Amino acid sequence: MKISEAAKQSGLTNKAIRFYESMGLVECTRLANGYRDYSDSDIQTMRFIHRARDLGFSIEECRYLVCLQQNSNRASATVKQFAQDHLQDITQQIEKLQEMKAILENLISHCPGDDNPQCSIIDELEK
Amino acid sequence: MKISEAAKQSGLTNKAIRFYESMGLVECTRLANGYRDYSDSDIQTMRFIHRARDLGFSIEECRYLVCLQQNSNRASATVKQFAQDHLQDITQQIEKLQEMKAILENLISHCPGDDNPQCSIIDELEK
DNA sequence: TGTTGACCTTACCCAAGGGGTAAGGTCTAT
DNA sequence: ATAGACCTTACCCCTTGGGTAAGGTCAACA
Repeated sequence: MKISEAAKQSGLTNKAIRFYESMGLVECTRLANGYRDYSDSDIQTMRFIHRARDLGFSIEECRYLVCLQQNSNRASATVKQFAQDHLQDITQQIEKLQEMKAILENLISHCPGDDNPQCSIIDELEK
Repeated sequence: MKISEAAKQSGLTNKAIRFYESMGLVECTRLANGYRDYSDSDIQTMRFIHRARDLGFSIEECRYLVCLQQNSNRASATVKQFAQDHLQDITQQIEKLQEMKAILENLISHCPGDDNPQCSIIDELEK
């Protein structure tokens, strides 16, 4: 099938598919006219990558996951550890954002929010 | 003072200072030999930007905040609203990450984590 | 037969926020 | 005089595609 149909079935955009190809994550054959041609198995890989991306895995991490997926000699412990490392990463991102959030909320709560220029948010950033 | 001293006092890197200058956020005069020369007031602006960046404001948002800071006719309500919009943005990012986290934790909890290839994480991504 | 529209192709510019490095100018101290 | 520490501009790199341009291909319809 051609790229737009592949995009529809995998949930990726045409652009993303071409990009993943350029990154070496996805392959395809070509028709006589040069158009990309995808098999059902190619779609499976694209769906796999799509889901992994939705869970926040980077392109490089997706590359490794596809590798694990296709390796029938893998140990599930390897996959589990990889996922745990990623989970820790996500957790740290959340913590960092929550720190920002707490500070912002504090600043906002002290700002009068009226027509006067005096503003504790600006004051605090100036310190 | 020259750029390295300005970096030390503001907490920014030399590179970041030059970058912010190219973005029009920071200005400076030049010495006879072409070296950048910063005043205490310039440092204040840099510190202001540094703090705003730490709270997750983008370069463009920092530009606006600097603008508000320097506008003595501002209404604190304007600043407050701007901060609240940013807060909402942060909140959404946190929610998105927490969704990812929940799914990941679920996948991880169902993975045996042994020497066998069977892995519910891979299985789930393949669906 | 011609043309219109929907596909497809490659290729380039853009985003944020700098890091790294090169090639070279300047200043100070020894 | 020269070494070392500073400064300058300028270029390429990262990530993950989005947007758009210029052009090739194909099927349908008049």
